[in-house]
Amino acid sequence: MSVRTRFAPAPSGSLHVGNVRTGLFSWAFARHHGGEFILRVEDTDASRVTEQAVHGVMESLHWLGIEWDEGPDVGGPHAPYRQSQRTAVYHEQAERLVERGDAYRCYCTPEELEAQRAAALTRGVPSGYDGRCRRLTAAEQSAFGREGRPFALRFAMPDRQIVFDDLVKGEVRFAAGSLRDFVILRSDGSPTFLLAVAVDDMLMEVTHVVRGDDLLDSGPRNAAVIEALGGTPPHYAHVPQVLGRDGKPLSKRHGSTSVEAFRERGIVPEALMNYLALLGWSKDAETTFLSKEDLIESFDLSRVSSNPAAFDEKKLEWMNNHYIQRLDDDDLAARCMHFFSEEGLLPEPKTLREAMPIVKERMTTLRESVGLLRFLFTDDVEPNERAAELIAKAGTDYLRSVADALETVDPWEVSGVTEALDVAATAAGLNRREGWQPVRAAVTASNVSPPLPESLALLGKERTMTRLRAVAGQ
RNA sequence: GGUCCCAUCGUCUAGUGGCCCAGGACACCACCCUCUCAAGGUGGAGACACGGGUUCAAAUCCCGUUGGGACUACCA
Repeated sequence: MSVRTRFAPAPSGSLHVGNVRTGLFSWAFARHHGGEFILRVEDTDASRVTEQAVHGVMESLHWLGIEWDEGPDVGGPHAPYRQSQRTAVYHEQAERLVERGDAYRCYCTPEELEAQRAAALTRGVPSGYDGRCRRLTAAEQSAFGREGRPFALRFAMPDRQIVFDDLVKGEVRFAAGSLRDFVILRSDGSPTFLLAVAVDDMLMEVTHVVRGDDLLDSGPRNAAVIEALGGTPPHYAHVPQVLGRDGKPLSKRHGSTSVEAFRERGIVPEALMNYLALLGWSKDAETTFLSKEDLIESFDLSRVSSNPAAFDEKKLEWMNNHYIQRLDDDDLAARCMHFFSEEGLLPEPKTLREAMPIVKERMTTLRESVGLLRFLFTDDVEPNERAAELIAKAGTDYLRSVADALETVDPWEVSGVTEALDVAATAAGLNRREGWQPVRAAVTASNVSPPLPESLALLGKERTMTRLRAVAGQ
């Protein structure tokens, strides 16, 4: 039987990197085994889900390079793939559970439940539903029924020790009674996550469930429901959570951690995928760089770490720079274009592409290309503070001499520009650092820029001369 | 409180009883290269949470402690 895995995000907000990391593992595992990967939208709590959020999740996945074989947009043999559209299926299966005696009506009101919880807590006994409605006599049942008292449907957990075998955690044992009877159908008739997930995984023939270990306790519950329904539970792999810098599980309060936010910062998808793959998994002791194909080829659930991993932005940025350096100039320029237009700049594509070689090792994100190359695409250049100091210190006489030297350069190429720059500096008794920095400041308006001769060559003779003469007071 | 999970450099990790007075990567420090900033090169500092066992031998196995985390909902 071929491997079938799924990724089932609850699109209540944006897809954050902790979630996609789990999705990535699930996807990589399926691809490694030549199996299918399913995208399923977990929206039993429909109130929190918007169309836009669902769309956003798919966008993020596409951008990262994770593609699915079955899902809400592409359909598939087990459609629909949105839980909110599958309520009839859940009711049908819930009914079967009742018939088999594996689910029962619970007439406890929220107030009663709350009181039971409070009482259990003060007495120091285990909290959680005590299963009292499971023991209701037929007479009591019909009495409640006649009252018209609302009821929820609870699943009756088998009353025995449960041994749960997890692909990442190993064997996990739960003593009899420690896993309480849980609600599968609310009193308003809506299904809960615990029912929906089990039913879907069974019906969609999922063979391996890869998800966060915050759901480890749901594993045996999901499996019990599937078994009660006569199905064979999938294998489960509960992977550890991704933590923030502070060691707490990653969440909104850690700032912009959504896939979309990284994209907007100029992180390239290759880098994010590579970084995420190594968060909680490793190929071996040495491997740091993995392409999508490498990942598929070598991914293995057995090498997923069992302890939680903290997200390290610095390492992501370092890796991003690594990938940027290796992108070809056309590709890189095309990717940077978006960030320029966002700042109201409209670079000439050819010039932008020609500038890539001198900035690629200098940017850790695509967005940084804008700051590095702004001087090329606008003549509205006001020297920053450090640049102004450099210009003032050098004096107009020196800058004028540089302008004069550059005036004779023909053709306007890197070698000729370098030579002229050196001639002017030497004549003034300055070394390169002393002689070039003021020129950099005058032309790029900054004390930091890509290599100077290359920058001037790209800018062109006319614009270079104009800026120098302006600053030199001519 | 109860149940469950987790514990190697600051961070991600290698390590499945001897190859480890613990290897790699990011970050950090120093030096080299150098027109600024980067990139690159070389070198350095830096960890087996603690306490008991088991064993000829333990980062690796067992128990306990401590510390994190999840669950304990008619949330997912």
